[in-house]
Amino acid sequence: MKNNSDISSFISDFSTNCSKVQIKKFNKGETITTFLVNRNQFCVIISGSADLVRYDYNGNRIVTERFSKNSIFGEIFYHINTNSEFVVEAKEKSEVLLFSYDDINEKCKANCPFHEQLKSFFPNLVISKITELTSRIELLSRRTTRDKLLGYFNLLSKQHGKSFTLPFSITELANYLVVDRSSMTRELSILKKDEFIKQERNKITLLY
Amino acid sequence: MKNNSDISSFISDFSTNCSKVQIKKFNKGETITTFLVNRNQFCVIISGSADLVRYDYNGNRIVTERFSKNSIFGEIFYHINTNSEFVVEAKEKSEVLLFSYDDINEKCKANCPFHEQLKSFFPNLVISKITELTSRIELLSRRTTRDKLLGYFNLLSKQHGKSFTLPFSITELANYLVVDRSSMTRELSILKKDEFIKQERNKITLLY
DNA sequence: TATAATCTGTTGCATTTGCAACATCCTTTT
DNA sequence: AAAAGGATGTTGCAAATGCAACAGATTATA
Repeated sequence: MKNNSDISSFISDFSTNCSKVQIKKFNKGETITTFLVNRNQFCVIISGSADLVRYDYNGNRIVTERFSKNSIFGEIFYHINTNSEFVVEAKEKSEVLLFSYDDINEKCKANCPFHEQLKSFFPNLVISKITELTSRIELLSRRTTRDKLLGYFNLLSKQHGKSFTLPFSITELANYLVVDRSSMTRELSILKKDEFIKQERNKITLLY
Repeated sequence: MKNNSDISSFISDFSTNCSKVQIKKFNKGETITTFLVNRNQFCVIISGSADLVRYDYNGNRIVTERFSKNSIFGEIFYHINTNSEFVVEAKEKSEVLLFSYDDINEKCKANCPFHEQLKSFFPNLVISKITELTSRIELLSRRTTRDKLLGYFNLLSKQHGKSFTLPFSITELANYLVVDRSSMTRELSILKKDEFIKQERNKITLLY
């Protein structure tokens, strides 16, 4: 039985002579792509990780989203907006599958093995993307910084137990939860004082 | 050439003797489904519309999301959380396709016409869902109520021009943007006073 | 190793938002 | 047509958050 949730398992299988697809390697810090025009671009991380970065009017770098193995991203998922600029940057040495999405069922030629394989992986990739986005909306829908933090910690503790390391730095976490960094740190201090959590940098232990 | 973005166009085509699928009709106000346990439920609206509703601790009814023709929803997209209760309610007479999702490629029997058809619609349905969720996150990421409102109005004006009717009531819009209703009305009043918009109930005209 | 740059935590203060209460308007029901 | 229930708009006030500035810790770079 084939595992259809890890795309890296089949990358070596198919010949890369599909005309619509590229597999590229990136070093840390390199730009994987930008969201500027509509090329129906669709990307999947095969190995490594990347950040979706925006630069605000002051030139501050803001990490909006983080992608890791099997994450999908691309212009195709965005309503491109001229007054916002998105850049996807490799966070480490990474391998990325890039292709132009028209219809997953539309093949470049009669028997392209890439398209066959992608068709089998596509459903799981998109469904976990939707689940992820839904969770994020659920978090952003909370009124207070405290509720956002505890909600996010709960999600992580389901995966990793009471003690875990955040996938973000404190600064990045504030961006992810869309709250002011210093206010968030203030709230973390209160949670520590009230013995709800232990925290040091991005290491968290839940005490409840 | 087949249009793969409107699922209602093929509903009459296939025989409904697929063991995994149901097509149900609902009257206004009826409960289509709840998100309580994990049955991998996946739903598509064929006609009509529905609200994703939550009831807070005071029993207040809060519309969190709105689904219309070709919208997908279901437990499968949620990390079910015991302290939150979701109900999907028909907003009008509606037809809904419900099935248990295992793998879109897994057929109930050798040549089930439903699975063949669904496979062809699935990609467009999920991609527009992702785009929608991404836009919502983009809105919720804005710091001020004013920016959320203007951001949302911009999205709508791309589709409908400078004058449009919101798909929500004012109360529902506040829930959608996750702001306090009275604060939002206050902000709308300021936008009107400053002649950025005209507004009466859920009819908006942008003046810029 | 020294220096620079970035990240983290703290605090005071201004602004925004949420909450509550109320009046008015609109819609639905009887 | 009257009454009831719900939605909308307004406002005062309290609470939460953003902003700014700074000090100390950590990491990256020369």
